[in-house]
Amino acid sequence: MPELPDVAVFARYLESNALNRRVTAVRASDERLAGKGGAGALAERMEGRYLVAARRHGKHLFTRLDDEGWLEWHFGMTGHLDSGSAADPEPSTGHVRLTFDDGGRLDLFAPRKLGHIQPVADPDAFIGEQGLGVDALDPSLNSERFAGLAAHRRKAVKCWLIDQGVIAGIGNLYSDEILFQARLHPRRRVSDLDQEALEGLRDHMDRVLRTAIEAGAEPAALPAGYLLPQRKVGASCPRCGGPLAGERVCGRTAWLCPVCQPPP
DNA sequence: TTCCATGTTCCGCA
DNA sequence: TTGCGGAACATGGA
Repeated sequence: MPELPDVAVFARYLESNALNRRVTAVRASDERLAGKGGAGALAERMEGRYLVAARRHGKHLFTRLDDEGWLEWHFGMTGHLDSGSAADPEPSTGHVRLTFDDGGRLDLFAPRKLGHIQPVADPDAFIGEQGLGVDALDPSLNSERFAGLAAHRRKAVKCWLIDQGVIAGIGNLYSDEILFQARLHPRRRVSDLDQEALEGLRDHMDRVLRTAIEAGAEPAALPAGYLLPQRKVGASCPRCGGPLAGERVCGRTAWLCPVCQPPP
């Protein structure tokens, strides 16, 4: 479930399992997983190089190579990282395997083939070209800046939260959690939220994302009172005990408590 | 068998 | 300009 917390955990995992190891081979099971340049270009770019640093912006992970170039990683809907021995059998499909000269390996495993690793010149340039908004955990995203992003926006608050061009990192699942904690119905219009509601939304966004990272982005490890583990038919609200509802909002299923999050 | 699913991107329509 | 809905991408699970 790669949203910001998941990618933050991946970044940490990559730092522990791939930094400062020499890449000797790169193999992509599917051409599209190697981004626009294709598998050949990716392998040529990486082989013989070391990954020396990792950073994250929204749902994107960036790794710096020892020759100053960068790679951009994206995990699609189901992608994740898996480290092990170069002798491990490769998954049948949907992966990119980096092999290291010490006999280890790191797989980007994306069984639905959505996601990629691709060379980029510079993360900030990439972020600009993609039109990504400020990272949801960027320290500069204080309540003033948050209110500025919300100004004159009339779309539903859930759709606004998951718009990567406004704030980068929040997807369908964590937007549900943030809105539940903030007691806002996903269909509330951003322009209808007063200053207090916006400040509460920003605070809950920050707290939910940080809490999820601490929990290793495992829904089961989230504190009591979180919606995410209950996100299914027949579940009850962890706050009031009433039945949760699934509603179609901005083309996705939004889970919410109709009592705690009264509709507009 | 059909529908749905965490991701992004494109298109057409108001 | 902004927002929305739908389709597409690929695959697996309920």
